Amino acid sequence: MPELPDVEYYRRYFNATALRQRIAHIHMHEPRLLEATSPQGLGRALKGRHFVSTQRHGKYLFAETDGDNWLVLHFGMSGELHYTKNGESEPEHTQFSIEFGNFHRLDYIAPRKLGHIALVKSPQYCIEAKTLGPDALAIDEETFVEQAAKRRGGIKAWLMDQHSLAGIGNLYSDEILFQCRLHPRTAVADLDDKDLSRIYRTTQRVLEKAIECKADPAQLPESFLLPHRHTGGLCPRCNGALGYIDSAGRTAWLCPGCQG
DNA sequence: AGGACGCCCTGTTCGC
DNA sequence: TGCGAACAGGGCGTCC
Repeated sequence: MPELPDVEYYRRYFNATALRQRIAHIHMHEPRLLEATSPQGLGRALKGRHFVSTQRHGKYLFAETDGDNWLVLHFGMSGELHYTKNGESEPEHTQFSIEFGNFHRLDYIAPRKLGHIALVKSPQYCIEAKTLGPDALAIDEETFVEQAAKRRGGIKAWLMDQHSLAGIGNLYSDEILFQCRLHPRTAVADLDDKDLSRIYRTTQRVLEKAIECKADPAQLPESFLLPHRHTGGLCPRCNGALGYIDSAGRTAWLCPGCQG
């Protein structure tokens, strides 16, 4: 699931549940998810501390503690957060759990175990270490156009490249390209400034709407691609059958009629 | 550089 | 119906 809108939703969920509580214990069931630290190291950094703020960059969520470091959460292909009240059983596939002084817990759930958990001195440190590009929602139009000028390949690969633009994955790149009526393999170099301006504005609108809909494709407007992005789905614009191709190593859904 | 691939994981869906 | 193969919304390393 987790692309930028999902992670932004998790960030707000984190704020609403975990902020300002005393961290009593941590439970790490899958130490392989840790980057550059151990369960003991994580425990030393978090135990007795409080989360005081959060940030998001692309698909990464950062939670600041009052101990001069930040917890980094990345959700891979299947991660999510769940606030589990005292007495409720732990959700299936919980890999990491933060228990607070009131015995409620924030559970990190990841059936496919493809996410990562780390500690860093600052979000900026992590962004630089992973050479992430500008956040897809925070970027201004001028920088967006500058990023495009550096690219020679296809547009879907560009939108999904976290080093160029952070936050957009397979689903939302499909949505943006559908709304722009562009084929996923359109060469970025063939786009003019007017095209790029339109893509920029569509990207902002799509991401904002997705966040508003809690990143649930089923809640998106009927005019969007995502609610119809499945076998047998019809284009909400021309009513033709949607199809898919392989592009940038993923399954790219599109309307063959509307997107050339 | 960018695209194609394999791999990391495991639950679900597909096809014979 | 049953079972193995293919696939799923991410990201990294390698090769061409």
